[in-house]
Amino acid sequence: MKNIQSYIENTFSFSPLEIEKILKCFTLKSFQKKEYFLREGQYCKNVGFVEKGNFIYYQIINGEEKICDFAFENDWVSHYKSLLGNIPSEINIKALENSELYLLNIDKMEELSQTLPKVNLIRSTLAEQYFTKSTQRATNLINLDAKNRYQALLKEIPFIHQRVPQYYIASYLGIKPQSLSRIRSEK
Amino acid sequence: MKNIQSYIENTFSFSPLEIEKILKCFTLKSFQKKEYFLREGQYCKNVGFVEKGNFIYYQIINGEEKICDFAFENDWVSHYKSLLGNIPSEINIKALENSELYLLNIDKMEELSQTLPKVNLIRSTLAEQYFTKSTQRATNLINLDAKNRYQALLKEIPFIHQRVPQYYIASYLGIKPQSLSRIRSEK
DNA sequence: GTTTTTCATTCACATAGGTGAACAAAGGAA
DNA sequence: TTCCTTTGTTCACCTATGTGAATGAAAAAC
Repeated sequence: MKNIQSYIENTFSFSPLEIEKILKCFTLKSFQKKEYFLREGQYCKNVGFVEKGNFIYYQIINGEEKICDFAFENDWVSHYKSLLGNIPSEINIKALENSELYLLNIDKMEELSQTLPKVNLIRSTLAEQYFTKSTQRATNLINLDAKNRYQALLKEIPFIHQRVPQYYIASYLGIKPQSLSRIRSEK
Repeated sequence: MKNIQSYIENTFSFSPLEIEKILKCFTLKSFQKKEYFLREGQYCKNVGFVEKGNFIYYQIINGEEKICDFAFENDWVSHYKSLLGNIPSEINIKALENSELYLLNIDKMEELSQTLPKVNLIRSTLAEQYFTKSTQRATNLINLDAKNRYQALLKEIPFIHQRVPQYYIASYLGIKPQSLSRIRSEK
């Protein structure tokens, strides 16, 4: 069974018929390694469900790629602010591996929630997930030192070293690659 | 005219009739200085519009009050995660001054958006505002040093020193009161 | 395969911010 | 007013993380 189907079945309580109806609105799209889901300046018109692979979110600040999020299988991919506000994206979202997304167009989502109001659940879950992630990140940055942020990340995403280069991990943690190296050698 | 009325008129394009209908769903509540809008462990059932006064959001971490947000006139007050997810709040929201909120119950909001779908605009604006604030905070914590975070905050809320004790400002910036003092004397 | 580029490690040194103490200033309560 | 509590400042010293360079390892390109 597809990840997206079991995700929707397990996360919400939709009937088989509803699930079919929902799934019909998604389209499957493959992304090559390094291909973009969204680039700075573009309008984000879709939410994507990661069926396979992974993506990073980043901004270019002072010429450096600053990683602000990761998405793996069963995560949603989208730029909330651009999607909701209908404004150009400030961030880039790029596949790190060959990946597959189930895409749902924002207009189609609106349409779908007209005929199936329960779909708003998906929408608010998405919002909540994004919001929770970003506040948690700010909280960690304030309250934990780099070593503890690293350990918290490992706990949350144990396989991250297998799938993301270390300098991206360092960037996400808000430290330099050398510092992450030092932290790892201290353990 | 009430702040809430001009806010809604200026931010969205509702007809006078719609505005009247919307405003009827809000109730005005006064808060004494130090009175709570929401305490850790409670379920957040309202969004509040700050008509007058101000509020801080904080968590207790290692026995310390860690400020994670401020709300002044024309800001919304709510704990998004608790409100949407129907889970106990992890944070406290407290009036710093004698304040007034226009409260809208979440169930009433649902009801209202049935009869007046445009109300969803308010809702998504709220979500977007919260989301934007928290990602911006994380971005600042990663990319700016304490001095620049302080200057960014002053630019965003120029009157903050008149209305919030300095040690709360330091906490929000993720530094100690002594450090903020040092930064201020360097300028 | 070989070469080139990218990524990770280590080191010596620099710097921002934390720590704890002492003190001053401001504000509330009486 | 006076006293007491809260808030802000300054200082000397400490620690975590940044910086830049050198080196090695791994991956990609040829």
